[in-house]
Amino acid sequence: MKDGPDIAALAALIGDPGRANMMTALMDGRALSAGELAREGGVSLPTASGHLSRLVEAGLLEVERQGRHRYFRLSGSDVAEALEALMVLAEGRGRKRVRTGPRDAEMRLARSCYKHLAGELGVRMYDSLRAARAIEMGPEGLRLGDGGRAQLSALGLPDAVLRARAPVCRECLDWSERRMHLSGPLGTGLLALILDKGWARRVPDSRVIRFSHAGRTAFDAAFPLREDVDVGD
Amino acid sequence: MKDGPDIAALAALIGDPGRANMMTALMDGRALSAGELAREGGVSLPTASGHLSRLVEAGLLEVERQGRHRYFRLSGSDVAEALEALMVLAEGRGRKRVRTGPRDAEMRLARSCYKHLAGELGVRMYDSLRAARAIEMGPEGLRLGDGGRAQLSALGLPDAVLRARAPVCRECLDWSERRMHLSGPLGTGLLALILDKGWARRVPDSRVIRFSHAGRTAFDAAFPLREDVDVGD
DNA sequence: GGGATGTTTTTGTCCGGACCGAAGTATTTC
DNA sequence: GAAATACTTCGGTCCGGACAAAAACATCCC
Repeated sequence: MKDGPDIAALAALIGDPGRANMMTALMDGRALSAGELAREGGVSLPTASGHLSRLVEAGLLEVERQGRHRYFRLSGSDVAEALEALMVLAEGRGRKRVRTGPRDAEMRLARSCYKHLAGELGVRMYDSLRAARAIEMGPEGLRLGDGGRAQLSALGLPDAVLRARAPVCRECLDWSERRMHLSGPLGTGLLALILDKGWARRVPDSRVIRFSHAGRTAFDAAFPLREDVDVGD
Repeated sequence: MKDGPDIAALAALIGDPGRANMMTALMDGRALSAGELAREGGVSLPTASGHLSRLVEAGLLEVERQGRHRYFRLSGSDVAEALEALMVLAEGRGRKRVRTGPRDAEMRLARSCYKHLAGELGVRMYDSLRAARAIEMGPEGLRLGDGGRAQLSALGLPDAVLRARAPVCRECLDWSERRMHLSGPLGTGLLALILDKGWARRVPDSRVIRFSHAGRTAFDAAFPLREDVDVGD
């Protein structure tokens, strides 16, 4: 009966609301201190400290001391991906969360997903790049297309990102849209670009990416959606 | 802080060893009765019954009455996919399970994964089909290639499978190989074919697919691995 | 009908672990 | 050095939920 990896211990670890909230807060890929995570998790500092120890012990988080702070981050993108997989399932099957405030709508529009852009705008950016053939599906997965490198370079993306070894772009399933969006180094670079250009900024204590009015206009211009092109839905 | 779908309730549900074992047992896509699942989960019948009620309530399982039996199955492939995602993570991060018997080796070689073949042989079959261009990566994802339909039809695959609407093949991440293997209707059809031809059979109370000696030879002949072709690893 | 089989409900026990306050440790600042 | 900040460890409470035995319920077989 006991076949395969031990899924239960892992799921039980994620199954505590405090821990789940903390890990969700870390899904933007940044590192947070124990105190910040205690607030995110809605628990006292001692409780959070215990939780964090267990998560580090299990290899889900990594910790880095900096003076009197201890900064925690997800130990890899695979952790974020597993959390996203659970979100996809919870979104479809779970009881609807009662509290569906304005935050929720903003989350669905644009949020960070482990360093890249997710939500409606994330999916739209992906579709636009696909439609423009800036990225294409190759035999080894997603890759930069013919005009892609030039187009993205013109947009201001550092050459280092465009020339990175290993697959420069990957797909990531979006829980709110149930569609793929752009992940990988290219996705990371594009979100950084959007923030650098001032089109949008991170909302504190949240994964929400809030666009300014001008920023949204610029975004829509940079990543237009051409309905007449087969995007591969 | 409470952003996104409620991941914790879902993970807590999977986080009980009894429930996790039961759901793992259902990952071969078949339906099992409450009594069988009680054995799989290693709990008494009343306990299992309670667990199963909660899983149905949460929408993770579906139940079907047949006389005095109640048959449970995963409510969809997305449930299996989320479980696989957890397995991938647990395999990499989790404490190694102490009990690594011969079963484990068999599991890694060949097992069912929600109706299709997984493990080393599953990945090999996928690679072989890719190398032979029987299936290719298109803009809309995986699809049957030029010679694929004829080749697979000759192998004995029913035309119904080959002509099914919607994407006939999909990819599924393999927790033991950390590679993609074939999923979707085509994957389902091929596993059924392998069992029908008598190349292999299911090991009771397990996801293991055990090949006979002759069956393995036939499998290797049907899905050869040509090293000289770029498979897209 | 009556007995056998399969499943659920009820009941009560019991253990793990989540929790916080208070005290203790490490580090920086003054 | 003393005080402030960041975090961990300790101690003790408490609640949820996992569990099985027994009994109730449902269905099939004869």
